[in-house]
Amino acid sequence: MPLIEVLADMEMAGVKIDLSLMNILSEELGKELSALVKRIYFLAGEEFNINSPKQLQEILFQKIGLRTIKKTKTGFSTDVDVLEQLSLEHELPKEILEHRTLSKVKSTYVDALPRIVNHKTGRLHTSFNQTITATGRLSSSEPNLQNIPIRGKWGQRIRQAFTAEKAHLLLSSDYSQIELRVLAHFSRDKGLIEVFKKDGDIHTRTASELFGVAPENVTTEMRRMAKTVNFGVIYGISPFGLSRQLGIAHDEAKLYIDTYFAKHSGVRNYVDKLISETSETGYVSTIFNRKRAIPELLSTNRNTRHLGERLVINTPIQGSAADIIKLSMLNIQKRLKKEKLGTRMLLQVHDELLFEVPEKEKDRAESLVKEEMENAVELNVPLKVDIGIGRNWAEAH
DNA sequence: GTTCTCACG
DNA sequence: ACGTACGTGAGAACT
Ligand SMILES: [Mg+2]
Repeated sequence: MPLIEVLADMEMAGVKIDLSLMNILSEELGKELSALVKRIYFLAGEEFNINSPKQLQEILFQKIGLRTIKKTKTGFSTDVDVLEQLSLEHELPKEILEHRTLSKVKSTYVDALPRIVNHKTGRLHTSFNQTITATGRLSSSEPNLQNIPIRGKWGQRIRQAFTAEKAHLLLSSDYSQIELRVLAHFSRDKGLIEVFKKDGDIHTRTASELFGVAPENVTTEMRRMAKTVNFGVIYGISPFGLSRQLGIAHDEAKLYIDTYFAKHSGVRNYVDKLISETSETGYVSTIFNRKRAIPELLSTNRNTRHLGERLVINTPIQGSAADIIKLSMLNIQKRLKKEKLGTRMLLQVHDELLFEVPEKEKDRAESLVKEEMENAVELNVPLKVDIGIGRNWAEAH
């Protein structure tokens, strides 16, 4: 069965939005924003368009005289990293950051989504695109429902507005660490396989290795840094990138990376071999044989070549995770139909599926979804799926 | 139409 | 000596 049939059903089903909650959020955001605007004008000593990076640059770097941190093509960056650093020296950047967060949430989600709720269905219908990404992931557009906020107070409140139909619940199921499990599978690394077979905490385990302490003595801060290292491995890590990400010295970052690869020689060998093979073949493959050409690897430009190496590392991992969740979607849809359930698949967010479930079907749907996702494919480590159920998307997480 | 920024995995 | 984390889509400002 082609995936497009599943995607068509999902698009037609749509997801219910609580418009009155969205209205309340819009008003609250409006009030908070006007208060912020006043404080910003006072701190800047003049009125200007806060949403204009060009005007903001003049205020920060010329009028106030704060130091520039990084360049863009056309001037000096005012992105979140820059404003966070400048916050240590002046009050204004902190207020700008808050303003950015709130205006993003208001314009992109709280005000935009209600405008495109379908009049016939009363629901929001996205398009899932199959032929956009380079890795085999889906994308979602008009509206994009794969980047709905989740972090922070406003993220939670927006997800509360994604609700279930009367007498229904939302069920969210997401793969736990699927990309690192795929890496464990491809690399056959002993340490990675061991921790996933024991269902251990991968970031705590990595922290224990990097900092040379027992797992029970890993601090929150050590675990946070190890999590960044684990992400770095999936993206094709470099000392420069890791040092920037963690805000630590280049040498310290290099030490973590060297330690990681010393403890995970399986990953080291896998990555080295894959890069050299790809230099010969010109492409990488996912677990179900999706291919991506990597011409960047043969570039005469060193930066482009390094980009090629990162793509060689990342694409089979990200692409295989995409293959796996797609197969699980097909299997779930077949069973829902065959077993005549009223549960409907609504959204896919890369490692998560969202369903609308008749209240009475809750337990059956949960076990069906968990079973199909965890058994979509047999890797040399288990796949693990977490499930949450609630009246809205925030509660289901 | 391009640039910058920022939301998500 | 060089300079970046991988994959997306959308809003606002500006040209
Ligand atoms: Mg997850």
